[in-house]
Amino acid sequence: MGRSPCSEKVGFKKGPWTPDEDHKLLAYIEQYGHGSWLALPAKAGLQRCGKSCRLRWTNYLRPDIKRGRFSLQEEQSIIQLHALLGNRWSVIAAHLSKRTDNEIKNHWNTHLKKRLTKLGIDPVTHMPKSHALGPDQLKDIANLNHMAQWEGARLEAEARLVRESKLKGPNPFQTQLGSSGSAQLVYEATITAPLPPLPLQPLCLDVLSAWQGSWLKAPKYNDFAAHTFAATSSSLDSLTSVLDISKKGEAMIMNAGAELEIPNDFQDPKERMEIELLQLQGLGYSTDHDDYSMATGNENILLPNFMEAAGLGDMLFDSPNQLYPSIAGENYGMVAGTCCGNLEENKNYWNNILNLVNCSPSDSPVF
DNA sequence: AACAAGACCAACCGCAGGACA
DNA sequence: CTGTCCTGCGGTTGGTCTTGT
Repeated sequence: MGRSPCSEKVGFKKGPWTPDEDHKLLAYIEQYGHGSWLALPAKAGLQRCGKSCRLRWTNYLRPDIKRGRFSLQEEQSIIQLHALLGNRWSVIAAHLSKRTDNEIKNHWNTHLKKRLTKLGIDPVTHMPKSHALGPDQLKDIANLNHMAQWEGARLEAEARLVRESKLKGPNPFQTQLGSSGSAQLVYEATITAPLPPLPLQPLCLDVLSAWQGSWLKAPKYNDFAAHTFAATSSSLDSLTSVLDISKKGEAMIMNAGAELEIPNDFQDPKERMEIELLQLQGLGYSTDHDDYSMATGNENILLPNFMEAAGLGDMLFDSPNQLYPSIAGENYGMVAGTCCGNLEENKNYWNNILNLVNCSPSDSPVF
């Protein structure tokens, strides 16, 4: 593994970029593309190392970058995604349209982290610091952590696919749908069959909105959760344990999606399953428990998307009516009123975090 | 007005890992 | 299979700006 010679060679300029340097870099990339970053500085007439040029381009000069203040929705998304993914800034950035990982990382470190800390919430675990948790709560948190692991892996896979699809060049979906998010890009990258019209998605929040997609009907929830958690309880810390479980889902999906077309280069079971899920969604299948049951006739199906199945998505949102008016209706209210107690507490916990954060804008003297 | 402290954020550093000869 | 090149990523630094005294 070679280290970039950038830091080892002398003669390269460091420090802030001047407008002239920006102009040179921009002009060169617009005309020739960046090609090899290491070769670029000499060709563009810059006294910078390639690494510095790449960073300047990706974090500042790229035309598809959104700058300026973070909106409330963006901040919510960052908090929620960070709870799932931790410091995986590139993955988080992939789900926040037009924001760079560096910008998100800075915003987290300078604003959001402090806000959570001042609210008595551990910004690493996203759990209340001083709150004494009972055994039941700890158990629920363990379950939620496990679900979060699963969802985190899924989000990361989606981000990877988005990156790959972007590398293939300008994306017609992107221009057609504006910033409507990574799910469409993933469809574009992975689906070979003609697609039905895609449902309208809230801007930038496709994955999060997916969590909102559906709740299990309350009576089925407990059976499903028991099945799920029994299967996962042997190794809560291992992602591979989750993936083992996912094979059941994979088999189920194969039953449901005879019309799927999976590229042959996705040999990895996990990756194949991710593609299959996305294709199912693209073909109009819902990935919620009931729809899978209908497709397969099996009531004991394990869903890969535990977060969605257990309703954790809704736990992360404080105001579904505001963000997702199309899905915030009967189901949301029904489940909110019928959830088992501890799950309801967890839901309240997440809601409280977001409420507190939302009620305390960045320029508030409180923060 | 001058200085200090804190906040902010662009840029850097170094490691990890994919691609390729 | 191995070594090198190159890019991507997360953590950190340090210069600049803002706020308080």
